[in-house]
Amino acid sequence: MRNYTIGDVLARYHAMRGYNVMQPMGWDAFGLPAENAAIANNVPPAAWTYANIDHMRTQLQALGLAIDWSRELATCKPDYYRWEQWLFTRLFEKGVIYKKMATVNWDPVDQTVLANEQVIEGRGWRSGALVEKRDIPMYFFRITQYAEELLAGLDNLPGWPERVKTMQANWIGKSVGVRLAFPYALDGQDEKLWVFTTRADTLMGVTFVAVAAEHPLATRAAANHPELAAFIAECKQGSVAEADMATMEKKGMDTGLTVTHPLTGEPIPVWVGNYVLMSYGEGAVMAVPAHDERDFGFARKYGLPIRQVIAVDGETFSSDAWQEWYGDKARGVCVNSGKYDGLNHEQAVDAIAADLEKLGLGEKKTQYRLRDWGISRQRYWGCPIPIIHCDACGDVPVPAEQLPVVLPEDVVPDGAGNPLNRRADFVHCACPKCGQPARRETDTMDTFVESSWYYARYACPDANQMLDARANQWLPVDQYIGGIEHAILHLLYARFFHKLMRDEGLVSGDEPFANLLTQGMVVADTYYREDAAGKKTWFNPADVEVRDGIAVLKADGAPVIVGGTEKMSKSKNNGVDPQALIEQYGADTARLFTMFAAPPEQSLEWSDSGVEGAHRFLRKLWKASFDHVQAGVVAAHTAGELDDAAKSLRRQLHHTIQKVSDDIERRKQFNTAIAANMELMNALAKFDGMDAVSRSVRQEVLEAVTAMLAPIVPHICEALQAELKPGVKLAWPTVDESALVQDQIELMIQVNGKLRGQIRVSANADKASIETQALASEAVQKHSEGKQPKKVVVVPGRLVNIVV
RNA sequence: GCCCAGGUGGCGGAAUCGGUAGACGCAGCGGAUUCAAAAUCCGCCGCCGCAAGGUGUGGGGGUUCGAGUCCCCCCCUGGGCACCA
Repeated sequence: MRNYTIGDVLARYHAMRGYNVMQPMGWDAFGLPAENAAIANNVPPAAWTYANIDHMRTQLQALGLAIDWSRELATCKPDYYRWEQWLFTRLFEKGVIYKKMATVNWDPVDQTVLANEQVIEGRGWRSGALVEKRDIPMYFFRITQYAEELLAGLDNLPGWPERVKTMQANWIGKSVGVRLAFPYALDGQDEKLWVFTTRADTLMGVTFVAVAAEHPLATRAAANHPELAAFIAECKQGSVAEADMATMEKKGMDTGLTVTHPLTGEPIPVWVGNYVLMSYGEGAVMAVPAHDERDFGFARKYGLPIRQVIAVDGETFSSDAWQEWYGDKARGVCVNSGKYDGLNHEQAVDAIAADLEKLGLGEKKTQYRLRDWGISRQRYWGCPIPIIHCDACGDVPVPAEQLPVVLPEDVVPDGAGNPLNRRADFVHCACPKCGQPARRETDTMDTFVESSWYYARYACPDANQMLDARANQWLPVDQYIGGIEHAILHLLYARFFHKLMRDEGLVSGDEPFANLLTQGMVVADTYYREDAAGKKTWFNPADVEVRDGIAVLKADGAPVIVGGTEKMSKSKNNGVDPQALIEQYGADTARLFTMFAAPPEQSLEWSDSGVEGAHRFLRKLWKASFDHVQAGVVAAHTAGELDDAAKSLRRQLHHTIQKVSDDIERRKQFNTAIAANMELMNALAKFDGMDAVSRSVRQEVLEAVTAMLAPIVPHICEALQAELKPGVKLAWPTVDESALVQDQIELMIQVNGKLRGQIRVSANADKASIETQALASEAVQKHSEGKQPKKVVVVPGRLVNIVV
């Protein structure tokens, strides 16, 4: 509700300013929540999803959002996802999409792949079984091919928040380093173990290398080493989530094999490490315990040698405890490194890379942390991947004329594997190439694919192709609004997809979203109960009551566990339905309250205390206008003599117009815009003149407030406008610069930085006369204790600080 | 663990470029109105203090005439970590 209201306020504001605004709405309809609901309630995800969409549409309409419903789309409809399938086949033929093995969470009891969210403390959410890592074939988008463009493109997005750009840049993670090899011989064959490092300057300090459990070298070593085989099996337990990998205890085991140091020729032991990922880079890392904190801990734990090869002036190395400077690239110089001694980081990397290159054992390389985007999901409720597997022809993309591959909607998943595999009518088909019986791919696409291009489809929802010329007329999106939780994945994928579509000739721009507003999360408390098997049932905050610090379920009065404050989600059942609020107070109060509670970018802990205040303000606005209109509508003030009170009210009015315009347009901060209008209304309430001039100023104020609040509370403002200015459309008010002029201003007086009083000076007084007036003021006389001023700081329009 | 934010009264928050900390609102307190209540209106409202004044923006240090705002260190909360979306 919050993000849609934000969008609607901006849309209405810009419409008032004369722009042609398109505000569309669509439903990101595929995905896990629908499958979870299906499992819980035994209804097909399709039926559940359509019912949900109807419910949400009703709510959005109740909020009075100015949405162009003729452009509505749902990503689970074949007329939407067929174009996604069409593009998939094009990209597959182009090689932008390819197939490789990838590691997933496997639940051995339910025989199904689990989402990271479904792995709780290393166990499957339904079965409770220990989760294993398993390698399966998946389709990947080559997003890494666009890594450099995605990174560089951030510089062309002035309308994006800095923090989002920083997060994306870090995620892409460009680093320049050296790819180098440790040669070894195995079964009489000469092989090379490749690693990537940004610290080639520490190469002489390598005391071991660590490989992933799945690394061929590990597999080979385990063949006649049962203990190692057992360790490798242990490494394959647990989830694939990076957070789990990074926080788990680092463990390793010696393989007994060695590789050769590329420069010294020394034998280097090979270890298997549970923290080394096969799918990351080369699946192997060189370890320099003296200068890498993680390697240091690992070496201490297993008694591996620690060899200092970097020194910093004035610091003493000790292998007893890690010190920050051990990893310092900026100050360190090489020691114990033979011919490289004395070189700094950059020089040493260059020299070592050059030597490795001569040996054919390494070269400088730019690497990205970003990995290719795996989009295969072993789930039913998603867009079918348009591939047919033929024994003779291999993976064959479905020809355009056979699209869409329609997902049957009458399926109820049960949590054990993808039910599509059991749908013979879906699986069996003929190979488009040779006509022989073949099998349809049953994996579906990551739902991020649907959400990567819907914004473009809004421009041409009825086009009989993916996008037509209208997309280029509208794009890029002027104002995109999304939760900060999308800062990396969704927004990076959408940027990537836009470039894919550009390279297919579908759009002409490089970037999809010109201005981005990342709305803060709406968070609420979570409550749950746990059954004997450890399964959690989550309760909605509306059904929970907190008494004397103990949370109890209203229904049965028995306690529930407080799960902390988290973003509203279906899985934690802590969403708040705005329906009740709208029913009790009306859409305008609900909108005003939501916009007044916090600035859009900030997260908001939901609570409806304060909603009364929003409602009260609207009643006051209504009453003030009604009283004024009762006494007769007049023309708004334009010119003529005003007394001080009227002058001051007009100054506040035009100051408010200035502020509110800036708040909405530039700062996108509505709570302060609302507050400024409240202040103005408070001032108007104290302004009681009933003469013709006073009434014309009152008319001017009421007209302006009505217009300024119209984007936020459109219904009441339209009704008020009809009374105040019948037959005239609401228009954004303009600032009368002459009303802002002041002859006298107040300056604060500080003595030694402490506020001691104020003086009134003429608005155009020069620094010298201000200083004289300040020194003569009572405040300074009293607080300077007769001492001579050492320094006088005059900040024009603000304050005077006297240092004694 | 890593990356990104945030932390200001009893509460939501304001302070936009280093210049009056606490705008606006909620809650509370006092008063008016009322037979009474609701609603409405007026006033008070960071903390200590009778006052003068002191003190105060997560904690510690620093820069500056002046720091909520800038710098360094630490603590806590939230978001993300590639299969929630």
